[in-house]
Amino acid sequence: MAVAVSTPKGLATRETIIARAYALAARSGLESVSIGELAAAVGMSKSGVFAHFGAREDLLRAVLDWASERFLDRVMRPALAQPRGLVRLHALLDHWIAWLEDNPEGCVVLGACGEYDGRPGPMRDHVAALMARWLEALERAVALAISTGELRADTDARLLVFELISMMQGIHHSRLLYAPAAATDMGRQALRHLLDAHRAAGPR
Amino acid sequence: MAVAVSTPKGLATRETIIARAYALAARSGLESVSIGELAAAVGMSKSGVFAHFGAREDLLRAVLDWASERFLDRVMRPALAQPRGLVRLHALLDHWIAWLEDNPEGCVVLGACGEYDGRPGPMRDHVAALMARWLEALERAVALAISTGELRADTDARLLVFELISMMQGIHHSRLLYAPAAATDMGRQALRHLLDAHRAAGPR
Amino acid sequence: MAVAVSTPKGLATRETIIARAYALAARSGLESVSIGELAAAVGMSKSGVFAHFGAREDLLRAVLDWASERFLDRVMRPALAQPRGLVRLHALLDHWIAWLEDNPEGCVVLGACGEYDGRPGPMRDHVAALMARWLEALERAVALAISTGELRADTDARLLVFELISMMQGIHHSRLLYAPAAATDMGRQALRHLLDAHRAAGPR
Amino acid sequence: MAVAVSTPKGLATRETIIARAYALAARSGLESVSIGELAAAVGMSKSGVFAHFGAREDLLRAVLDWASERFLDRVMRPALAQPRGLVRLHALLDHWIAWLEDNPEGCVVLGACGEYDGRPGPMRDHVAALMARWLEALERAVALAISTGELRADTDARLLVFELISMMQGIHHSRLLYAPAAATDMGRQALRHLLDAHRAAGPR
DNA sequence: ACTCGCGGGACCGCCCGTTCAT
DNA sequence: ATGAACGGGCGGTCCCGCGAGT
Repeated sequence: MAVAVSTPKGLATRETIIARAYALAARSGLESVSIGELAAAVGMSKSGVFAHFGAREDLLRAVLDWASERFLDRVMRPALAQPRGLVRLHALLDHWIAWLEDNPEGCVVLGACGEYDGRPGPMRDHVAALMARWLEALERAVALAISTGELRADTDARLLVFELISMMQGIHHSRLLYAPAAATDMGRQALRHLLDAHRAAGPR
Repeated sequence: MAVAVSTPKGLATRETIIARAYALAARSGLESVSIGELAAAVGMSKSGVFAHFGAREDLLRAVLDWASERFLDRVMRPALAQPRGLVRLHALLDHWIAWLEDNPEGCVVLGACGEYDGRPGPMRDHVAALMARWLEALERAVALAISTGELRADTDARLLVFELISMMQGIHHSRLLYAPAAATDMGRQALRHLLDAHRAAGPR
Repeated sequence: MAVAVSTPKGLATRETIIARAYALAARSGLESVSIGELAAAVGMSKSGVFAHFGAREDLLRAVLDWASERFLDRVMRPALAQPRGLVRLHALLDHWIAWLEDNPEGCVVLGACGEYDGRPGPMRDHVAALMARWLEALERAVALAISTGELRADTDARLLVFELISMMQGIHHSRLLYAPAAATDMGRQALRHLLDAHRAAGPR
Repeated sequence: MAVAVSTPKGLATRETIIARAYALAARSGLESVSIGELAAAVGMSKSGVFAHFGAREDLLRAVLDWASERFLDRVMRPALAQPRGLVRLHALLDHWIAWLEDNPEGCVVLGACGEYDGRPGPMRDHVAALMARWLEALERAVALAISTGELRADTDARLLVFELISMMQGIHHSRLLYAPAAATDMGRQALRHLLDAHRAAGPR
């Protein structure tokens, strides 16, 4: 019944399970993670795994949160350590691409977008909430770059964010399906084009 | 056993099944199409449905082909009827966006990209082949627009195609998850930006 | 999905399954009938058994109906062939006791009363409906015996029915728990006492 | 391992658990009491509950004993405080009916009869032993009423007990399934009929 | 002494894709 | 094109035992 999570040992096991589930989800999508297969992968019984979450969906949400936390650590936080403006915006995008390169089998959250976008329910809401945070952060970074005068004042922040995130998704898909080798390079160029197009004139 | 495909009546039934499966796939993804549910949806027995395809994967591939055929009809062919160059390129992109607007629950092929990109196998190959055709067509259109002088000669066609398709995917995701209302409008602006950036200077 | 029931063969299998389930239910109660165990008992696969009913509850209901049908055949109908009045009433009770004797492991419907009486839901409703039919039949027989003048005119039919059915339940329990050997004999005497107590005075 | 039973605190907890289990059993039967649900109901961990009994069956037996003890307190002992003979016999039956009225969800022991009567094993034996004590007490009361001359000397004590207990079971079932409102009233009348039928003629 | 967290193994009802004879 | 049947897998719940904390 109750989801067991107090002992250090329990937490460690939970972590192990989530990490393994993350790996499975990266390969074939969150929905493909079955408790039986996951249990076999971590060398536990199904019920042992199950007891840590109480429901499959809770497990999936935990994987999502775990992935998001990692993303924040590797992409968001380092970028926020940079000075406001274009530098920080570039850092954010660069780290993001590096994140995609570090996860060659795909980003679990980005993948989950595609899995749940047409399936209303708690999972979809969870994914949407995660993505909303990322988009907000991106939008803030753009706004700051406008306020520093590095991007043109007439820049449509929302549109630019849309263009940037679209490019990230394009990179993600391209790495997995069309052109694994060239995807990130093309992505970097494309992102530079987008930012250059909104670059304020001035001393270079 | 043998996949039934000879009688006109048989073909018509097959068509019905595929169309219904397409509708189901649009809602929740190809993988979510189960033979039992599909059979109930078309008012047949499971084995009746099954007999038309011999294997679930064959059914899914048929749905994919059916979707692709519709896409070619609604997007590719009308565009090819336009004069070479920017006009045709614009037509292609415009029809593509219209296609997304006509399929508010999502494009089955684009959705399948996300479902199979990490799962090597026949399905993934099939999806990749379909997308390759679309990308090729797009690339040809870009190349022609360069050769007519409407796009700059130093345009990197492959990169531009990458940017365009990324934008299409961004629109697709955005319509389903982030900003359903504004997605296509932003998409149209973003695509115009991309083409303008490569527009040859000179008289129009 | 669809519950298969058309072919003679299918019907025969269904009958086999229900009969076997009836035997299991007689031993340990309807609730104890599990699909896996039942499948093993009839030598089929779980899914094969399941397909005939679509849901476990539907199987249980079918068993209940099957039991009821047998009861009607063995108890009700033969009694209705007797002339109205005390003769028919006696026939009903005699056949009922014979029914209990023929089902030494217990009557499934009477057992189900105890299983579901405290559990509101479709199963309880079904059981209650079955029992209501039996009680009605009993009440009609009593009323006829009153109208023939064989039972006293001031007889409280409802109360007498309550006494009779209580006795039947007493026999049922007694056979299974307290005094298997003597139960039906005592039951017969008890029932005679009950009817004698309401016997109209008159020529004997 | 060892079943904890020494400390006052332990005994109190055990009591709490049993009382809660009794309540659950009254609603849906002893078999429906699961350790997990029970643990949640008393706000303990499953293993905490489990440790008090060592096995589920031991818990169930304890509940049965607890129920029996309450029955003895509320029905048997008050009746034994009455003078021997018809008065005591009536008291016994009256208190018994009051007991049923006080437990509107059903008597756990009477319910257990139905649950285990067809399932040989320790549980069935336990239930049978409990019921045997009740029947003995009833039989003794009847015998005394015969020896006082209030019941006819030719009364078949065993048969009368059978009739009385059958009526109690009829009341029990009727309250739960057929006629909750009228059951005890009809029961009281039926019991009076039974005793009257064996009443010795003569001055009162 | 008592309670807990954690984990296992068996089984549950249910649904999947598939085969085969009709 | 059907209905019957199958093997395997799903998420979930059960009772139970071990080892540790208090």
